[in-house]
Amino acid sequence: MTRQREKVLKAVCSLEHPTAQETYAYITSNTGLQAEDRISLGTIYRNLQVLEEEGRIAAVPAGQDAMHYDARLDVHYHILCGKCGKVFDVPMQYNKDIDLEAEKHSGCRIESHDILFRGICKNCCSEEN
Amino acid sequence: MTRQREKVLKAVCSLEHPTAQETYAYITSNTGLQAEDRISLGTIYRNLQVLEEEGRIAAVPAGQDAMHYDARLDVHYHILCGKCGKVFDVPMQYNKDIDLEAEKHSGCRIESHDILFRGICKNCCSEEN
DNA sequence: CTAGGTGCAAACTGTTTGCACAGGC
DNA sequence: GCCTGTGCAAACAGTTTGCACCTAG
Repeated sequence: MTRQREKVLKAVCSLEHPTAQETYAYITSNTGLQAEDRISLGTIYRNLQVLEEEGRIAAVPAGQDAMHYDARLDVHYHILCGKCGKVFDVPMQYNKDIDLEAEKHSGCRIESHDILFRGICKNCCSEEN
Repeated sequence: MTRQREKVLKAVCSLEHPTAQETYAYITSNTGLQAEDRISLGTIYRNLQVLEEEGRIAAVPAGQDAMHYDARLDVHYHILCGKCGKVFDVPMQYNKDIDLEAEKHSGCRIESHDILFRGICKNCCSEEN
């Protein structure tokens, strides 16, 4: 666990489903960065990948834009706000029945599913008024 | 409706959830192509977009890879095969209750949802034996 | 000392776009 | 003849990778 890896993990925990680039921006701008604090975008990508493989963070695919990362480890669903483009948690339990039903109907071996909701998030909703 | 647009539409109908590049490959390789049959990748992208806006095809986001397109117009779900990387239909009805439940739990305005299953498709399953 | 992690820049993939030209109405 | 669509190539965003150096164990 290097200094950089630690920072990436902390950044993902501090942010709301950041992309790699947002993580990079957060690390390089937020802290008063010293010489030894330098970090490159390539390292961000590499560490996000490693942390995901280690099961310390989760990758959240959001439509066709950049990959988002999530510090919450339990499986759950997400909403992509059509206005601000951010990804938020939807506090609903993972529904295994959906997998079973899909397996029945499709003839495929189903391992899991993601649900991505589309709509307008709480913040953007209230701004509209 | 130009010659090229027609071909793009026909290609999407003939293929199983192709990406733009697969559509391009299909059109340029499959037919005995004459001089006037030339088509460029840029045109493929433009026409896929137009056809989607016109509601003649649907865009199917599949994880973080390339966008896939679908000639079926009713809303339904998809599975991304972890082995061959192709996208298939899952013949399950769109479940509006999921939207209602998510709206209750999240405080967001939910418009719709996509479900992307992950697993192994029928073909790849049978190949394993 | 050694294996792995890092910065940097170049490469790569999927997609969009500016421009001049061609073709349908 | 006008307006939209087209081919082409360049640009672009997100991501990966090759390489030499650095650093934690």
